Amino acid sequence: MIPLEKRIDLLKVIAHPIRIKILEELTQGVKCVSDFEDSLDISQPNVSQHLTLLRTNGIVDFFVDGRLKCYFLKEPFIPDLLEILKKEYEEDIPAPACCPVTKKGTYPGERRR
Amino acid sequence: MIPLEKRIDLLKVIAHPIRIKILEELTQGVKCVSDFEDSLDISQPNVSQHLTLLRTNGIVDFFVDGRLKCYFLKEPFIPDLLEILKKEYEEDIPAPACCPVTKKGTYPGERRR
DNA sequence: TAAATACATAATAATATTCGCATGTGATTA
DNA sequence: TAATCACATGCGAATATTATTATGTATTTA
Repeated sequence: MIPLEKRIDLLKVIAHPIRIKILEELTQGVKCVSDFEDSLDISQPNVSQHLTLLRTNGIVDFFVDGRLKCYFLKEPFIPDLLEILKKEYEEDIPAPACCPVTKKGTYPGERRR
Repeated sequence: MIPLEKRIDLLKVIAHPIRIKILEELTQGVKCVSDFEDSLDISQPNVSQHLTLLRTNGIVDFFVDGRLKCYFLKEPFIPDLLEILKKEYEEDIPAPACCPVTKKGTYPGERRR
């Protein structure tokens, strides 16, 4: 059993526009740091910082190829997450009809709002 | 089309242990604030703050019942997210065999790490 | 109507995140 | 071997997040 806490930490790391973009690009295949520099339009140190954060959290890894570092997706949770991030939902969850038992258990049986 | 940016904002709001716990409890049914006080073991103002954050982001809503506020899940994205958060994965994504074309397109065809 | 209950808000302090800039390192090339 | 390329790291400033304490508001009860 993977502890839920660990997954929540991953979620926190992932929940950033730039890092989501990085992960989406990595689902398309391996990329090196300077590839991201081009596609993300942020500074090289910033790319490096995001990649380092993803790597230290076990989300991506890389292999070295000459002076390039080739990053790839490692964490199997990512593709599933990216998929539901883009999923369309038609409607909100319907509001409960009325008044389940809560703390007091003394609900009058009439919804007032 | 729901903008991805919006979903990422949601992700950021959700990525907190207490708020995940709140959402998990809400998948079980409606709860009022003091129910959370009992189950979460944090102060009442803190419960209120987390719930307010979830509400202002359209993730939950409530109806008023006397002096109780009955919170319920609203955002349909949540159950899917909670489900994959708890999903078990056996292995990492296999590392790519070698050397796709990146910026330089001059890969020597040999993986060095 | 005074007190109690259920919850929200404001203000603050501690901590974390994020990005910029400067600099450093290792590999390749001229 | 000096210069260049690809990338990482250190540091600092701005901003965001989080939880605590104190206080406020609306509803119900005594």
